[in-house]
Amino acid sequence: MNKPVAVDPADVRPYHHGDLRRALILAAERILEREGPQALSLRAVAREAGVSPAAPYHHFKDKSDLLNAIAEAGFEALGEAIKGAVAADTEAKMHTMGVAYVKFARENPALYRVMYDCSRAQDGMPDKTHGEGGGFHLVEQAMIRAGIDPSNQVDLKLWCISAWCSAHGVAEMVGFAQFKPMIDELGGEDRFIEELMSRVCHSPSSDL
Amino acid sequence: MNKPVAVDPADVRPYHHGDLRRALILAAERILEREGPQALSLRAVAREAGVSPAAPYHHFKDKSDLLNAIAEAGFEALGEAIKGAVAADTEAKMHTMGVAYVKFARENPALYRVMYDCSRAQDGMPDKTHGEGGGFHLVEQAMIRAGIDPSNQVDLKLWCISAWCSAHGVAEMVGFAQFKPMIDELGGEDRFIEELMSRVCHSPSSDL
DNA sequence: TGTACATCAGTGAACGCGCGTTCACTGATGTAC
DNA sequence: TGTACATCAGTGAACGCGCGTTCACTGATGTAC
Repeated sequence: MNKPVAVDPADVRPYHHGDLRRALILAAERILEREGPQALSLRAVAREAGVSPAAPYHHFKDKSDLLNAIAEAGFEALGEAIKGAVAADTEAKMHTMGVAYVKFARENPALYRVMYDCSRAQDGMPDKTHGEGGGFHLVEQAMIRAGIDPSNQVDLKLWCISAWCSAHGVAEMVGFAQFKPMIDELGGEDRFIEELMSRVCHSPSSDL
Repeated sequence: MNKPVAVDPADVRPYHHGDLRRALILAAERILEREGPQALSLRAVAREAGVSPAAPYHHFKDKSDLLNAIAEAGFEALGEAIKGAVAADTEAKMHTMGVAYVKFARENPALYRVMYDCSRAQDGMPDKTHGEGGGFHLVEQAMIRAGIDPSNQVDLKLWCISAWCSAHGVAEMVGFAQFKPMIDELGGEDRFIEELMSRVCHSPSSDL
């Protein structure tokens, strides 16, 4: 596409950034991790990326456009996390995927919050989540493997949605401070998540 | 000069309000219903209650104190909704309570959001939720009725928490626009909720 | 009973703040000839 | 190859806005004597 420049990119940030769009999303993720969702203003993101408050407008229509991009990147990462967990589990059970889902949410709580808020504000999760390699697709496969009849599409989808809902609920509530005693008793949050998921993951005929 | 002889108390709001604290909470609920959570500023609440922006400070330490009061009122209403559903169901099944939970959240989406946000920001839900007549207590009873051994307190609690998480997840996701086709196919949101809850509500030994 | 006075619960103006967004601009880059 | 020029992607100052909170104040109320 373009000839490589003779300037060491690590030395000088040129006037033209190169990939400010990506840099802004990464900056946003840093802010989320460091300060939480309520600190995520467009100005803060520009600041974090070392750029003027007007610069983002060359890459995003407005603030909500930026938020959507952040959310989409989050869903992509979530999908990868689930895929990774599935790859390490020969049986590729729902339980494994659920735990991976919840752990991703727990490791990126502020990002997860933004992802969810965007989904609610719009028409749901990004299409990618439902596409061929998306998380929803993986859930469907696991459900079929667990014995749900794939010829009944509505039933299959309902099982997937209910599982996704349960995982979402666990993801959001695990961090409640009121569960601290229970977590201590169980010996850690990971164990707590396992216990919840094993009660939440099921099909009519079998464990998932 | 003029004694307030012919003053209709319904006509004129006296200088002293009477129960501004309660009025502010009600005003907040109106704003939530009408404009959503992001419109819920302290100033807006005062405005809605017909009072100066400084007035709330005589009843609440600061904004988050007001939000907490709103959330607490919400949890109380949620508890009542669940109790009402249980009263109408002789078997008092988990399923019934779950549906009542989700329907409350769907009928008061913005309030539910504030309730959840406050729970996360603090140490979880208000103590009342866990007390004698609280929602959590009702869940425990239903779980025992469904066959969970109450002598294993940890196990019982885990079942209750996982059910609560699932209900929360369904409550938050049912409104996603991407489920619209599914809802239409099923003939309405109520049916959708029923279908999800029946897949989500279970114990190891029985339906709930 | 009337009155002085402390206390309560409002008012309304003002504060500083960070926000999203716009604007005219300018430096850097790619391309046609 | 050099150059003119259009386009791209930044800058930084400015805008109006609503916010949470504070302040000195005042009207209303309750109480002691």
